[in-house]
Amino acid sequence: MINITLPDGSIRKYESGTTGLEVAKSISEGLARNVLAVKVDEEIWDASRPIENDVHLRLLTSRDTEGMMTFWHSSAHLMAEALEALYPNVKFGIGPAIETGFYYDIDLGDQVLSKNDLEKIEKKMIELARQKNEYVRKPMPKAEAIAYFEEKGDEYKLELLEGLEDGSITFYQQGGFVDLCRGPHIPHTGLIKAVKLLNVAGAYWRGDETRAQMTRIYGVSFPKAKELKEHLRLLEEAKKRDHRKLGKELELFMFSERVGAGLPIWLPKGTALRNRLKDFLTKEQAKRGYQLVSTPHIGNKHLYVTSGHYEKYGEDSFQSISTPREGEEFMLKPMNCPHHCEIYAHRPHSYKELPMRIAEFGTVYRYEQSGELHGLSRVRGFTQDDAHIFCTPDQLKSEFLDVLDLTLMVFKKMGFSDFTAQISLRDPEKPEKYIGSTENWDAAEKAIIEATQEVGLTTVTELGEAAFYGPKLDFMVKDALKRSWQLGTIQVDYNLPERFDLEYTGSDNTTHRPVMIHRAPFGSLERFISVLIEHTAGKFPLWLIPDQYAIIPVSDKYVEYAEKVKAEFEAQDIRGFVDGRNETVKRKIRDAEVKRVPIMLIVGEKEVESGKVSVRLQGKEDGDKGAMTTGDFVTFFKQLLEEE
RNA sequence: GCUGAUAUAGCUCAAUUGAUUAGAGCUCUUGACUUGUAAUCAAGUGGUUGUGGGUUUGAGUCCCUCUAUCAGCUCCA
Repeated sequence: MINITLPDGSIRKYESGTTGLEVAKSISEGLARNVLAVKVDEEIWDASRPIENDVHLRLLTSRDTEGMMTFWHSSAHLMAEALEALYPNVKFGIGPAIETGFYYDIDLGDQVLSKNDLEKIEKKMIELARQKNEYVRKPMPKAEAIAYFEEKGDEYKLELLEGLEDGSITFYQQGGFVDLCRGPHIPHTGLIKAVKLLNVAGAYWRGDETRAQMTRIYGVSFPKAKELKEHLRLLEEAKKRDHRKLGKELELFMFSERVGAGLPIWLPKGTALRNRLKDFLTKEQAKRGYQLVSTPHIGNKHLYVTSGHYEKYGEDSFQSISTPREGEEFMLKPMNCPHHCEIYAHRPHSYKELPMRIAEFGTVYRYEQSGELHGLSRVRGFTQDDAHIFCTPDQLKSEFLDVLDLTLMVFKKMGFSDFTAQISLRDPEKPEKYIGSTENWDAAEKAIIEATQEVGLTTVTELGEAAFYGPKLDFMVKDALKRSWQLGTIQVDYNLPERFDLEYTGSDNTTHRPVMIHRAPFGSLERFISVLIEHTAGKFPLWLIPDQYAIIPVSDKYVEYAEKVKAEFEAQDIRGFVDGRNETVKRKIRDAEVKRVPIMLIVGEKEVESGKVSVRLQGKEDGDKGAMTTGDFVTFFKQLLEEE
């Protein structure tokens, strides 16, 4: 007999070789029907796999992330089975579960799949699912595994096998379909009740640009049709928050084919928003001892030869601008740091002046690949909220802490609580990839790790993700469709001070090399605003929003009063507009609601007589706040601002 | 950059298998209405169907080029 400990702490005795499914059955039939997989100690197993020892056991259902991951992985196998039935010559790459759903990379030769084909595959999947075929696990000797896929002619699976050790290889079979797979899987295909194949895209084999491009089919599935419907509804909702759509609707920014791809054009309302973000950060930085500088949009090519960027990115950048003078070339600046290094270098520095923090909202231009351009999130011209801190190695940690504090403050103010902080360190295997001394790297990595620990920040650490010039800390935030984007970044740099021969005189009266920190809490205004739009669905916080209120006169007789009220508010730094159109009140309210104007002020006969405004808040059930005097409104408004 | 898809009025979308004058709603303009908390009514303006070529008696519709956009991959100083 073995002891199985359940999550509630209870211990039950079973025969050795009992499966998770049998354990579930012993608790309740209903539960057994919903079990997708089991967590045995820290590993996820098939629910049908015999348990031989004393373990902690958790039954995973569709309520558990791990349960759904298993479900989706099994769905990928089901899709593969359907594909093999419909396209006998198909070859398979990999087919994993992803955060929401699954995909399979396949090679169909010259065949191209259309939307209709996807529906056909879905139908086949459901048909196969109804057969309730069990997913059967089979350990497989490597030689046999190779023989199987050689016979089948699937070179992708053969390549995957190369990387696997004999003895660790397992196959899974459901119905007539067999696949190389580590598992685990759900008990049987019948649990997959609802399937939607979402799209088809190209994907390089093993993520390598130089290798074959396969067809990737993305899909999602659920144990209940209702769940699929709900998922698709949420997806639709998310699309409504897409910043590209809202940016157009709210008249924040635009693109023009004639101006050029990836070059955003900011409209008046968007510019107002941008400037408010800039003001906010500028004030915050001033408190922290940053000095603003301003540098040109272009720089001599030699500047980038010196910085090393020309060698690394020259070919893939906007090409240099020539002048009437032979041999003279300028480049659009792809970053601000070389200019800032020149600012540092313009005169000698004493250690007493450090740290020196210089900041600039610097607009930079990078020739991003055409397929990469994406609304405001990935553009070819954008403004970084850039700053460079030049400090002594001893000051690195405290500077890092201050920048970290600033970045977290910004995120908090914007209400971004759901972000990932990633520490990128050296690849210890490849020290030759990095420049700078081992001592410096050790110190910098230690400074980053300690700083994040001191502020209690949860981080993920990636080895080998550091830039060649130093370790960094990046902040990632997800957009409406759960795509991850990097916003803020803090990077330590030993390279540029070296290349620009930056120095300071220490207390020992000898010259030393300063350390440089690049940092941008927003990252870029463009990307930051794109994420802000998607997180708020266009309902920006009051302090940021272009129009804080709309005054809605009941008829054109009250426009004059409305204008007077507006002037009064303007004097109090409350901004908005009068909707003086010859339209009904209902109509003007609807338009303001749709445009997400947070406060509507209705004025008519009653208000004119009493010197009041009737207040309605946007998008709220209890939005009607009744009439208040303009003076009371100012107080009310300032209170709302405070509460943010 | 790669794979696949898409491009019709300012916006969102129609337009049998290639066939008369490319339609609708919203926006905009004009007129009527003088409005009290999510769309008042009527009329009107608005298109070289993304670009350049081709096939055809005839192209929004079929083929090619380029540009832009969308999904994903790759990349991201």
